[in-house]
Amino acid sequence: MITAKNCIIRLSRYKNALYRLQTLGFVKVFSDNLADAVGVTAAVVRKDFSVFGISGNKKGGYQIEILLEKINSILGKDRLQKVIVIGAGHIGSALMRYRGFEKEGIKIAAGFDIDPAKINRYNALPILPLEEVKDFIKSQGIKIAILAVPDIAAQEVLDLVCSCGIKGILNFAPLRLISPEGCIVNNVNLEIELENLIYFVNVAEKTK
Amino acid sequence: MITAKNCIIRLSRYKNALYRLQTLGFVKVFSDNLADAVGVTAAVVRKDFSVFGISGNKKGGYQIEILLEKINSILGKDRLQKVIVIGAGHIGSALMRYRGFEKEGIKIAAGFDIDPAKINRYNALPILPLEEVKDFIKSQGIKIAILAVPDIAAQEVLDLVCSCGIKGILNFAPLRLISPEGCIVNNVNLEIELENLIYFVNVAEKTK
DNA sequence: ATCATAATGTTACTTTTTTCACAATAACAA
DNA sequence: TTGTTATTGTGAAAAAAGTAACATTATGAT
Repeated sequence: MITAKNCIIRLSRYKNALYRLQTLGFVKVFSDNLADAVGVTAAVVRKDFSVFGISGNKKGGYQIEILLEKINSILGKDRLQKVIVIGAGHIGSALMRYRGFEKEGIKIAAGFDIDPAKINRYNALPILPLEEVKDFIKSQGIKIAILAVPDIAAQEVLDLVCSCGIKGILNFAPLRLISPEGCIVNNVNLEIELENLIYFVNVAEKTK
Repeated sequence: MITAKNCIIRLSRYKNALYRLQTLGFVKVFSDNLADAVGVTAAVVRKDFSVFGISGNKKGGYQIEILLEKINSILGKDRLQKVIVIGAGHIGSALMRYRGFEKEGIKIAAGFDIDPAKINRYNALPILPLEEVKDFIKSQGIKIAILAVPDIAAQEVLDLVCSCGIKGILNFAPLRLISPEGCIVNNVNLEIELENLIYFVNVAEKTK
């Protein structure tokens, strides 16, 4: 199914909102509740659902449980997703320790680094030398890698892991990487996020 | 000036690309070089520039140095931006140690946490108790805060810092926060970034 | 059984963003 | 000086995203 990136991001947000509503004891939800929860209009919610053939009831809205099942299935969350982290520096280590992923069914299977001092083979979350990444990816069937290496090394590491079968990369290095056909790169650029915020705060100050 | 968020993000990317080109010894640049570097078309580059009244030379392209000056001025990078980090957990600590910000003229002035064990008042980058955040924001004139606190505390901390004069928040908690008029929130949601990547990798697998 | 109501699902409309195309023009060569 | 070329700057066209409106229909009340 061919779909806009924004639409999928909203799907994730709906999912998160639905879990919160479920925790609060709700069983069903209306498009405008969800709209409020994620900050869009009700029409967008219904349209997004219609794109994926998700339907509700003319008066009763949507059953949260069924909705979550469908969204989770679309997002591939009906099975555990194993990822690896390359780079055990500040950001990489923080990501490896971050608990937010596992409650989303995302398991960090291992970390990798070139610095021998960072290797820790017998940890619950092992940190392995980068030379072993190929075998690991192959044997564990890993498709997704998080790249948290210095800028200068990013492209090289991307080429390496793509040649080992990685299909998707979440890149934290603040530069645009060139990926081979068949490998998707999503960027998280913290500097740019901050710059953007600074810009809009400044604009707001000036127009005040 | 009223402008789309995407346009500002591209401006940041142009800037980064320009610095790289400058390092490589280039003095001038054409719209299609920049377009390649950030992954858009040349027309977008020229249009973005025209929005901000940035002009080049028919035939000669753009002088990188002048271009950088203008972009930096638009992005507010002609002066040091001081920010604070709230939450000294895994992500917060990693951000405080991250060197990427300072080379962008962004200085983390202090970290804050409620856990007394995390306080370290005499460090180069002090970590202070959250009670002191108000005085700090006021006395240092801080406008931007990075929020790296547990989900459950995020809204409360946002309300607190906004009441102290914070105008912009970069939020790492994976939920939508409600901010008062006059305070902008940008979200960095790592789970959603990964989910998104997983979705598109799965789609690519299926359609293969 | 019938009616009123409330929410969906979809179609048509509007706005925004992107792409395309090309006139204008600065630089350089002959 | 004249002509050629390369690149900008922009206006029009196309595509995408978002909004609004409303016909449809399930639900519950009378």
